[in-house]
Amino acid sequence: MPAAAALDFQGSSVDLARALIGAVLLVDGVGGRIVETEAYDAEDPASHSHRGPDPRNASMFGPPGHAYVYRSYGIHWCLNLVCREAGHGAGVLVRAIEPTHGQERMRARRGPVADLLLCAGPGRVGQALGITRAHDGLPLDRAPFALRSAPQPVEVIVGPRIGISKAQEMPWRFGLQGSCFVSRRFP
DNA sequence: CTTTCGATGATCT
DNA sequence: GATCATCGAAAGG
Repeated sequence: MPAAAALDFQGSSVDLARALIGAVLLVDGVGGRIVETEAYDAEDPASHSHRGPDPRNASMFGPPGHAYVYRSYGIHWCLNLVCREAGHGAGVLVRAIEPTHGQERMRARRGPVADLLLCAGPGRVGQALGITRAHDGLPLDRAPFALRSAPQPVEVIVGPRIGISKAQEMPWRFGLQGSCFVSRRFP
């Protein structure tokens, strides 16, 4: 009887991205089950950490198990969970969550959208969970964050990442098999 | 169903 | 000036 995978922030971002599927993430009591992630590793030209530390990505080179928050297209806040990979900054983008906690607050933040779209996409996750620059660099094991690994083993599916122009072919997008809360179907 | 495009600001060349 | 780990609305098949 295998135990659910523990979350290892010292290992590779690909392993962490896979292990995070099914984990429960809350921010100030709002959130749910992670159903979609993408890995961004040290050697990855699509990763913000690829060119080394700078003011924006500093959190990716800080302690593992902390948050890296960045502004996307000038509009959205996107949340990454930082890990360390061969001493280099790496992280996992949280792309979609199945809402289980604080749905009223999510709806208030997201406006009049279908419940299936509350957290279906990295920008939507950021908005629904109230993520801002203030969360950048905060530890994930203390308030306002709460993170616990998947309570039971889950079936994970894999596909190419979304919305990038470099290393498009890398199969580093992970999803919960059969979930209708993912941002897009898997091939 | 698909593709296109504007919003909006930090970062890169 | 161009690009970008996006979203939502609009237009086209």
